[in-house]
Amino acid sequence: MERILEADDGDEPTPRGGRIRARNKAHIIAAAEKVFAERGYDGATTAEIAEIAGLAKSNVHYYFGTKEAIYREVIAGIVDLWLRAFGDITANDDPAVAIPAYIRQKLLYSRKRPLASRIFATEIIRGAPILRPFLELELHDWVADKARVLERWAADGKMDPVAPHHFFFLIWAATQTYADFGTQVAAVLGRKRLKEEDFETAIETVTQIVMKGCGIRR
Amino acid sequence: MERILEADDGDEPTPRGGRIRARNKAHIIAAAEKVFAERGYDGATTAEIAEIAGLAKSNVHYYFGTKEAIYREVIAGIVDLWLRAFGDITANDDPAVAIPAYIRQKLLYSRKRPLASRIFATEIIRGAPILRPFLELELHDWVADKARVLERWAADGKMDPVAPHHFFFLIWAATQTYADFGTQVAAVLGRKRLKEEDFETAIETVTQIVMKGCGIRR
DNA sequence: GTCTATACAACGATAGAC
DNA sequence: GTCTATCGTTGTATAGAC
Repeated sequence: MERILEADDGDEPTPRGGRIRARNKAHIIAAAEKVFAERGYDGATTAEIAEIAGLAKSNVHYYFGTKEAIYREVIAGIVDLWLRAFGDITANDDPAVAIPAYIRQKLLYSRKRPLASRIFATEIIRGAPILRPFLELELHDWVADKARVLERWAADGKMDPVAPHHFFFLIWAATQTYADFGTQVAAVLGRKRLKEEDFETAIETVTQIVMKGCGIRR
Repeated sequence: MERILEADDGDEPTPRGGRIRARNKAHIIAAAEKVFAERGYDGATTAEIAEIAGLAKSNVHYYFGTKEAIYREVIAGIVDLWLRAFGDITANDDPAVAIPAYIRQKLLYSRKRPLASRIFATEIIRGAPILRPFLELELHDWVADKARVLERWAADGKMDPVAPHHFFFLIWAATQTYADFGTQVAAVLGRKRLKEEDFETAIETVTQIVMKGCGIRR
């Protein structure tokens, strides 16, 4: 994973410690997450990142070299989130427990880390130039594995037979929309910003429709 | 609608006919749809739009003035698509017919006009600076109206009581993901590009889960 | 090791040529 | 009416100062 996502560090000997360095890099990454989420990769500028981070523009280039290097580091952090949200769904689990837990976890990430979700979204929309290897390898294999779990559950009568890949596409879409399209959701609900209770209603609604829709008895 | 979306034309007297004009503007809009979809608003350049349109960069500015004017025209066309995909869902309709038709129509747009869907997505992700009035007025009211339809259906025992707004968020997300996240879907399915049959499976799966999940008997 | 002055390419936009 | 030469600004990145 890291091999795929991180830019080639070449032969950098020491990981370069230093308190100032660590703090500045952290500020830059945090600022970059904001800017990349709002402007996309091409639209983001190192000047805006630097301003939010409270540094001079050239200073940002000192720590990261290129804009792409910043982006890759942000993306790497986001993939970590994804992998963690995957949880561990196995054939031994009860779908009546595992699926609601998965939906809840994904939706809570939409609440806690909407910027990360939006950067992931724009990366996919622009054709996933950075994330393509992740999608074709790790994610492809993960879904292939979980597809077997769903087929097992269906064979055991624990759920209806459902096209397993599309089952996950639906859950991902229905949960991430509360981060990526949060603006639209809020506008339609007549709110300025989404509240805690909106996410609770979302969890309930998505869980209810998916569970009953797939014939999983709770 | 048009009042909201179109830039203020001021007091332009004649709509300026001309075959060359019409053809060039059409080329520019088509090219812009591609570039905005891939790069986002900020990342798109008039140079790239011009190159794809087969015109000089300055020529693009001659016809549209500003980059934002091009964007607004592209967005206006996309909103038309949305409004058309809405169809007319009324309390008199049978949900067993109206809902599957709506899902199918939304998914077919993802197949036919993926670029439009992606531009809509990035516009929302960046905070909907252009589309905000549309979201807060037309779309808000449309959903409020359809919410009453769903409550009517539930009261008549034609479907389960479901949080109506979130019902639409789920359908929008689950159908648009095949355009916006087409790259991810294809990668996970192990395909280079999505085929006709992938969309058919998607329609079946989404329809099946939503219908049964909401207790609508077909 | 940290930060800034500066280079130079590409940006959106327009004044003026055809 | 249509198109192009050119402008001022801002983009990423680096060479060199602290």
